[in-house]
Amino acid sequence: MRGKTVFKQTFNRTIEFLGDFEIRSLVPSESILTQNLHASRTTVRKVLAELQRRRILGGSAGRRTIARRPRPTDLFPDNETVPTSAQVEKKFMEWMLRGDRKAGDIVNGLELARQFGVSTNAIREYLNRFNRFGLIERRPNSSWIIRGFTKEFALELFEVRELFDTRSAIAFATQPETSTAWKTLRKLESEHRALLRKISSHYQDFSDLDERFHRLVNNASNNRFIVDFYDIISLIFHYHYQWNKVDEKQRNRAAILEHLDYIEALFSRDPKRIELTCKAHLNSARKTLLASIRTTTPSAKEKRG
Amino acid sequence: MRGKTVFKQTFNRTIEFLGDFEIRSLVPSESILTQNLHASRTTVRKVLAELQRRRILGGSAGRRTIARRPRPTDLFPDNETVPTSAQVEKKFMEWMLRGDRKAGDIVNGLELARQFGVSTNAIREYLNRFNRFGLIERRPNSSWIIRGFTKEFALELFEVRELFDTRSAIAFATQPETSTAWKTLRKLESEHRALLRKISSHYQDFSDLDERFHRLVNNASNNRFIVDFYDIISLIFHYHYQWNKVDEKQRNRAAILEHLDYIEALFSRDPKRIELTCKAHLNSARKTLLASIRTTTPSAKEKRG
DNA sequence: TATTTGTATCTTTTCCATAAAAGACGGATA
DNA sequence: TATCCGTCTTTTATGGAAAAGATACAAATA
Repeated sequence: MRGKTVFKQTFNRTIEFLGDFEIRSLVPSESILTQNLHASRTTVRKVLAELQRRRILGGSAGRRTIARRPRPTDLFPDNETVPTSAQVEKKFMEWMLRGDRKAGDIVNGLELARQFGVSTNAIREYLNRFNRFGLIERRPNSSWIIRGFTKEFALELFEVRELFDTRSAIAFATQPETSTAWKTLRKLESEHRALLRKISSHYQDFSDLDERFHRLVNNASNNRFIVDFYDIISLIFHYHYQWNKVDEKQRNRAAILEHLDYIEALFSRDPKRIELTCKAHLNSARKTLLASIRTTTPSAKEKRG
Repeated sequence: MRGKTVFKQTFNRTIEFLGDFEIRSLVPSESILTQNLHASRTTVRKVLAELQRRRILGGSAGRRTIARRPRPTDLFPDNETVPTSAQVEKKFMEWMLRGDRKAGDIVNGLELARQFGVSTNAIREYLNRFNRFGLIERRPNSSWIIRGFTKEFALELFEVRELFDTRSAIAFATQPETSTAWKTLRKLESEHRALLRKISSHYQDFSDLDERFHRLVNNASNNRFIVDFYDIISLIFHYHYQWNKVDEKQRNRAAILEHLDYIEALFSRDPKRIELTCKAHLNSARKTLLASIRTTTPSAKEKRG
């Protein structure tokens, strides 16, 4: 049976949403709430019922009002709002990247299920989706096999990334002046400058900015395969860098400067310059990733069928 | 519970395999059979037991002999040897490409399950895997939505294909003289010439040759993302062309000639020439695909969240 | 010692059941 | 007329179960 993570998450979001309202003020209609909370009306109604039960809301039906300000303890704890599938991703990536898995190792779905406290179905589904990331390989009627987070993986990843990013960047430059992408780029540029000023304390904010910048450029390709490919990069960076903090501040500072060059090149619309700055940035990104992979010898199990 | 498609398929394969043996001759050991039949020993043993039960094999344990020649009726019918997952793919692709699905249409997993005679889980799993093909889109906690087999899809597909193929082709040319790929290419070349001679009656053999040729080139990239991407092209071509037979003979003839130019360019190892012939071929492939897509107006349901 | 077979255990595949969540419909309200 | 709410139906997410099949180990054979 299904968990109630959606309910709990929506409940928390509703409380946050209602934080902007005065005590005694009228609660918006169910359909308005539905739109704002990204959940179905069914769920919204359950949340409202619960809020009334807890006397956070008063009145009924068309005349619901805010009765009291919710306490922090009214919120459901964060870990109860994460759907199983998301939990599996987190745990699996940790298992995969931190656990020092070697090429040829076998993924035992049953054991993972026990270890993660989820059903085998959840693991199975995740592995199927994770397959596209190129880190595991399926043997039908048998287990999955790990291909390994290796130097080769990183190189292959970046080979494609370079193809896609340069193409997207060129496409970006040919967008009409009126496109909102240019405005967004301006905004990102100033965010970069702002972050540069407070880099010593806020350097961790870079990864979010990095993703937003590259996604913006990639979107200009108007190509679903290019856009989707960034999911792989994003996932790898998200999890892998979480556990490789050496020189992070220094690296991020350098990356911001590269981004600024790159952005300037985009504004210049000069294809040559764009390609140059883009490649320069990707080269150091690749170097960073490679440096964080300790070269491993393939495990003994690496005999394949 | 699990079906016994593996058993039945292995059973049929065993009969075929034993066809090479004389009556009364000794059957190879279980482990030898296991290797030749691509199944586990457990399955092989079950098959042997069944063959004995049917008096096709005689003797026992280490001294099994062939007792009689199997009859065609001993074989399990083909449709019983196809695992559910493969059936779903076939049926889904037919539903998708022939059913004239429009962008914005909703995929109802439950209905598909009923229609295909499989469980909802089977559909769910397939959709998850099919996701990477870029034809559907997931809305969490809700249904999948069809993005449509549209002109845009074909263009995006070919944009990436062109990037990947040209890069692979250049990589192909830089392989050492000793690489077996060159030998395989020679063989493919003569297969092309052979097919060209008997084109009027055997033109349908081209699609297999086409796939083998492009896979060979793509493999030279040594990049799992590039290699995997060909799965998408392959699937689309496999299913879509099955139902678009207009001018097939003429088209295939032209494609063979393009391939031969392309192959010659590869042997020349001249990057410029390779790129030219590769692009020329892809251009007509794209044209063919586009011509087979009738431009559809998006359905009324195409409002997105 | 290296294969082969018998046996026992573990893993994957598949379907089913069910609660949660989404969606559809009609009457009420404003 | 348009939005709102109550009710009912449909669909999805997730765990569970069981058989099919894969793998591991031991005894036997050669």
